[in-house]
Amino acid sequence: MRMTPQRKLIIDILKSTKSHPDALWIYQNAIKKMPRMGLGTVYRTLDQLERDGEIKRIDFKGIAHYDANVNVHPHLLCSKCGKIVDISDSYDLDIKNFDLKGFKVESINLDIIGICPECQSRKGES
Amino acid sequence: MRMTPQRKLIIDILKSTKSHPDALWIYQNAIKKMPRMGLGTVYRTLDQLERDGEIKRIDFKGIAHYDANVNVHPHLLCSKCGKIVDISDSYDLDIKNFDLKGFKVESINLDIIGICPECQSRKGES
DNA sequence: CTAGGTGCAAAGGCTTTGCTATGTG
DNA sequence: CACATAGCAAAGCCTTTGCACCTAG
Repeated sequence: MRMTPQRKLIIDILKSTKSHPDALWIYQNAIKKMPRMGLGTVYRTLDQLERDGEIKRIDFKGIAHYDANVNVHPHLLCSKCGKIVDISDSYDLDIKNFDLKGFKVESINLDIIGICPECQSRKGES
Repeated sequence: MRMTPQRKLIIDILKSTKSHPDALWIYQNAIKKMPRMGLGTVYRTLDQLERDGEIKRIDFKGIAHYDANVNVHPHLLCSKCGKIVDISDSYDLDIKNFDLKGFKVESINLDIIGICPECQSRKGES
């Protein structure tokens, strides 16, 4: 895979944030630097990066989010607003205790789903 | 929420399988018993059941899968074919060691993503 | 009667894909 | 010149939603 300016920009954007953005957010930030970039390019590039193991994909509420931190590390996910927050930068899960049933492991997601403080306090709003 | 025949059937179908099916699979099985049931009803019912904490939703590769086992238990997910397999029926993750940042926890997903034995052996196919 | 649930179909939203153009070696 | 990639827009696919009808209490 060739390292194009588009690809470099997308990686840079992803590494510069801890917000676990989706493709649209990445696209909107990318076009600030490269106004002609297409959304399809963003999707294609994110796919390739994920297949290469350079980034991690987090599926939540039907939307794909991406994370430049490929270490195993737990996330907090808000079931109301969809926000994703890191708990720590890494977590040592001892995978050797599991029966992996012949799977060749690529990555591990430890996701704690709940309601974030902000959504708890605006619970009663219409 | 009223316990309608549709709702009962969907719960029964989900409890009778370990395949972590998606809405379409549940629908296709449901219409064997109730041919006039609509796909919208399946989606609505699954949503309600999940909000009530009676079932668990697993987002993977852009598709929502459902699991009648609401215990914390790890899954193996195949990144090629999308298959979801249980590792065990329960797993005791000590959540107290985490900084939950004020989140009110609803559920926990421990997903190990990899390539299943079947997809490994058909690696080279076109 | 009246609230909530269902069936049906249309609409919605995220993602993928086909095609042409472009850039690099 | 060959080939991977980008830009653009259309298509695809899963999911949600509006509306009229129905059923239990």
